[in-house]
Amino acid sequence: MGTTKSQIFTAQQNELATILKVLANPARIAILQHISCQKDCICNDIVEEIGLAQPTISQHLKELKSIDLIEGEISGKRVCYCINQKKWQDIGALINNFFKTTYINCC
Amino acid sequence: MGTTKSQIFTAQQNELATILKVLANPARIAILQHISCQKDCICNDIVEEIGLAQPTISQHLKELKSIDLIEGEISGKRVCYCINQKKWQDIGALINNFFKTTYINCC
DNA sequence: TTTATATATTGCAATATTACGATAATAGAT
DNA sequence: ATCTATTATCGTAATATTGCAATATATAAA
Repeated sequence: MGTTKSQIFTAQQNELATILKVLANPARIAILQHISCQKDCICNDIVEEIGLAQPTISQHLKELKSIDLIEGEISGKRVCYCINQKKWQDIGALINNFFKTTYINCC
Repeated sequence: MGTTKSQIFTAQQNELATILKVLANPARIAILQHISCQKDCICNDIVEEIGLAQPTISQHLKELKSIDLIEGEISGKRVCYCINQKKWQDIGALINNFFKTTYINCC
């Protein structure tokens, strides 16, 4: 117990849940919003902006990277993070489609 | 620790995260999809359809109700669940707006 | 080479989530 | 009133998530 029973659901249901789980955290939402409005999206800036410890931010960035929502480009001793725009649009469309199709089928 | 530091985020960020957290589970996604394509959305039907124990389904329904995404109408000894269409649209628009505005701000 | 700076990883504590058996609550059927 | 069916709640076990201190890694600067 404690684990989600993924086996009994479809690949689509599991995939959507995984993506939503990554998004379902205010720190990660704040990180995405901050990255999106910065020219230079340096990790350390994020730490100062958000107000969580550096290891915590690093972990959140890792989770966002796990679904390819952001990309980190190494420049010297720094890492510049930015949003993967194609993936961003794909995920937006996937979620939007879920809302539209589920709504259409309503009784 | 273990708790999200909600205090350091905006009300909007926390609200969006809360909504996404409710959606971020394959069982709840499956429940919503099942409810949306049924005329009679009886709790017991959901239990049989999804394949999780009745208390587990009941708990998931409670979480979906916590953000008013579904409503339960008592009819005799049964409860007929259906999607709150206004809330469904509102939440869909909220998430869509997050994707659109964040994308617009991209560097 | 040593030092300072930036980021990632590890390990751990606290809390949250998922799932279910047992049981309570409620309403219809006998 | 008793039995049965349906749903909700309680209690608990297992696992996941959040957050951070300590530490490792890597690059630039002195």
